Amino acid sequence: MRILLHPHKDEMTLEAVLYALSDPTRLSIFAALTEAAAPTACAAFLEVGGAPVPKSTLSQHFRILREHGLVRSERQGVEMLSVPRREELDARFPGLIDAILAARRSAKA
Amino acid sequence: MRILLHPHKDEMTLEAVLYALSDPTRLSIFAALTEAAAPTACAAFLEVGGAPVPKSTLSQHFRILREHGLVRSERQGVEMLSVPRREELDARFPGLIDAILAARRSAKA
DNA sequence: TCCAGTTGTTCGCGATTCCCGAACTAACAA
DNA sequence: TTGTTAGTTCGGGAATCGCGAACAACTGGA
Repeated sequence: MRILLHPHKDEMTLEAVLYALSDPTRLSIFAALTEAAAPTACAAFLEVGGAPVPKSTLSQHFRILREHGLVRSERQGVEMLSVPRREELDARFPGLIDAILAARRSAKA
Repeated sequence: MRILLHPHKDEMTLEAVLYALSDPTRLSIFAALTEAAAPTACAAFLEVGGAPVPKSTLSQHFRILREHGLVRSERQGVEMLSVPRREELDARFPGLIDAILAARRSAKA
């Protein structure tokens, strides 16, 4: 496995963030991560919204979330634990993540 | 030319909005439309950010913005005038558009 | 009515990206 | 070693994207 690429806070772009979250599966994953109390492994999302997600597809989704600055991932033993980069995202794009998550909650309700 | 398709306010989805604005050209166009005082023709964007945009590509971008609920377009003579659907978007996704536009402004500065 | 000019759409195709099964690597345990 | 679990990479068919070329819609003269 290659080293994990995480953009620096200043390298994040708005377009990349919007793109990363424009996929329903990735948006669900990111939302779940922000609500999780602890770093979460990929395997927790082998099923998203009742639909199964193939492992390879899931891996790609996490790579995109990671390389576009939405999550920070770290290998912990046999697992890959991910955490949303809330502070950095909020510092770079104030209010954006909150608005997206709020919009998602109201759309789901 | 076919009739123009505009989703009803309730048919807009968050993912579609994020997708539509995840392209730099479309985001620039949408931002410019929100700052424009009057409905604007496509031809105003044959150049975006200093780079030329082919007509056919531009037409596709407007179609995506339209069919995902971001703008309302209407033929006026030989032109196609477009307006951002701010009120409807704000009603459906409170604060979202503002956050995106604010993030873009701060990112540009 | 016909024609020229302008604006935007549709068609078609090469290039890129996406999805996902299969094979592989990494880490740990017995 | 062997086995198990967690993720990644590879490969190829499917879908999407970008854009030049041809087309359609409308206007204003001549």
